[in-house]
Amino acid sequence: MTTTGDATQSLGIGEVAERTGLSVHALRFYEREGLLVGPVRRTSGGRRRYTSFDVEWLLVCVKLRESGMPLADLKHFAELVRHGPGNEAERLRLLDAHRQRVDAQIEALEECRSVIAWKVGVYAEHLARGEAGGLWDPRP
Amino acid sequence: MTTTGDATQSLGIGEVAERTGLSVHALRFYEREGLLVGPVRRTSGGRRRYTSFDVEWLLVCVKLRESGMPLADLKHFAELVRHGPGNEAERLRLLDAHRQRVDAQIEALEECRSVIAWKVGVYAEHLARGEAGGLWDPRP
DNA sequence: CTACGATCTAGAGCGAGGTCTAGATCAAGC
DNA sequence: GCTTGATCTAGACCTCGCTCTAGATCGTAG
Repeated sequence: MTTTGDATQSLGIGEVAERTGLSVHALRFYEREGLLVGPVRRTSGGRRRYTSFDVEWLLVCVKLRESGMPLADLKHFAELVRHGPGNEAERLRLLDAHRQRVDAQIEALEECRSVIAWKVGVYAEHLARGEAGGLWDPRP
Repeated sequence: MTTTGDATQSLGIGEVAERTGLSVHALRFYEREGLLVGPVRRTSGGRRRYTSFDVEWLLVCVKLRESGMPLADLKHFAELVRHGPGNEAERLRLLDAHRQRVDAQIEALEECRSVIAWKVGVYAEHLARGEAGGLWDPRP
């Protein structure tokens, strides 16, 4: 059984993968890309040990990625946090700009949804009455 | 001035690019990939002439893509339409499945949005009171 | 001690979705 | 006829965001 530890303050990469939903590959990749705030601690043997701070950060990263933030922006954000206090205004700007993009995205998706729902309705009705034409047919 | 025609039933690739938001490159690419329902008509000189049917289809494609439908599914849909009547049930299934995915996507985005909005709030408050700690700072 | 699985590094590879280039051709205006 | 700009084809190339491989090492269970 692998140390599926309790509150021991530090997790191995596999455990972090499990709780963030990222693959171990992705975790190493994120680290290489400078997406983490600090360098990850290592055991004497060289294995990564993630703190709960790291995990918290990664969970936010996941949400930001999931909502379409590019890795480059994530990296920028990480850099800001890494350089400590004094740049909160910029962090705020970055996040808020992203929030606005997410809002726009939701709105766009809602429009798509309604277009699709409408087409779904058209087909459903067509099928309900068993063929009636008026649908998309390449030959008019 | 290029024939920014009125109702003449057929548009050149540039005009179609303008009204669909796709690039001319993308239009040719979509065609090659079999994403259009029928073969595009050509002038005697070999230039593409899109019908209003083509444009309508492309506009739907744009919406579907915008909402994350992969090109492969789009191609499948195009094939169904291309093969004419008789498969409406499958078209319906395809669209409806996508609609469900869009719904899920919207829901996910809304959750992201609220996480982000919360963080934005934290930073805003922090800035309003001019430094108070409690924010993300790599060194505890 | 031996196994065996989890992790390590460096770097190659991949799939999606286009974008861009080169070199030729077409079409419209002067 | 000549120039200019849009379009043509085939195919190379690009970015993004991982994923996978190879070959070595760690660490725990038996």
